[in-house]
Amino acid sequence: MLKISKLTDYGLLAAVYLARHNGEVASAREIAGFYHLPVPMVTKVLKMLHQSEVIESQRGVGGGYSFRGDAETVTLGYLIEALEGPWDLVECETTDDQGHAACAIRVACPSRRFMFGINRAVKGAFEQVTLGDLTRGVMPVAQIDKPMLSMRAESQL
Amino acid sequence: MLKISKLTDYGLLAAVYLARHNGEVASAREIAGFYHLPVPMVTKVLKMLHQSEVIESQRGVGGGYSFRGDAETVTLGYLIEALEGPWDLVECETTDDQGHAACAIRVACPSRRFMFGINRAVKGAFEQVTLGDLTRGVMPVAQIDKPMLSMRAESQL
DNA sequence: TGCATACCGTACCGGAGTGGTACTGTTTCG
DNA sequence: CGAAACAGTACCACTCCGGTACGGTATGCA
Repeated sequence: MLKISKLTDYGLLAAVYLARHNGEVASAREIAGFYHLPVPMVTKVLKMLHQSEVIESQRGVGGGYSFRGDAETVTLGYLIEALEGPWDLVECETTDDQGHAACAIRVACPSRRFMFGINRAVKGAFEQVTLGDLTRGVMPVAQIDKPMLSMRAESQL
Repeated sequence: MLKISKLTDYGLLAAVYLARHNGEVASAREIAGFYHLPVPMVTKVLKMLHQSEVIESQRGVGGGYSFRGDAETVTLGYLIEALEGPWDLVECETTDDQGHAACAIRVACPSRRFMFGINRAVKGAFEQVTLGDLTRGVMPVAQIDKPMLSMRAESQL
């Protein structure tokens, strides 16, 4: 199942809504109503976005959530990470809480090299789209630089 | 859960193995042994790849699967489509067997525009990597062309 | 000082998909 | 005929997703 969860989907929608109404306070009910989504779902993702310090929360009567800042500095990658949690396209690179690799044959695994590349390609694509792009309704088109082969993959990301 | 299934993972490995031994016949047992994977799993993905006409099968004693052809003409996107089935990053664009959209509020949905863009970006990235790249262990890096905004999204893919 | 509003946290449940196993054909070669 | 290997199907434990429910806490207002 290669797709983002609905929760993440809702989260992106909510982020776009708040970014479009920059500075204004909107309740979960208002956002849920606008997109015709269940309110409890929207409150969940709004809480997540708040915990990741993407948006601000204001409790009590007249409260709600608000986005303040520059939408261009928030990447899609960061949003997905906040909503989906740490993720990898393949388990090769995933580590548990002790930092141990999830894949037992990791070191000897013949696939790790190109899997790593794919993983990084997708993550890289997400890093190049900002919340501002989403707000404006940009249609990005991915392109891949092939020349970078056999580079030392272990170094970053 | 933004990741490819293990079955797809295995399938890519098997495809790479066969592409590296271009023309040679290899049994499921042999491939499974090489990657230390359960044999029944490998047979499953090999069958799928055969049904998608990526590889050839040969039954009976001494039989197995083989890849014959140009690895550069087989895209990663095609492989994933063969292994994962038709997929979309978001349900916006998914349709059932009658061709009806899975998303009820599709037409009025404010998110469809940029979701479509993300969807296409990821698929586009996969289309630009070939089986040959995987075989050589290429590490592709994705890049997104932003200028192409607000283009008519409905037209293709 | 209540009370309504709205965020916060947690727990729970049905359904779907994943990962894996088992078993029974069917084809081919020696 | 029998072993090797593909083909097809059924099954199951497990996890996660999508959604609901409920109680708690903070805030503003009458």
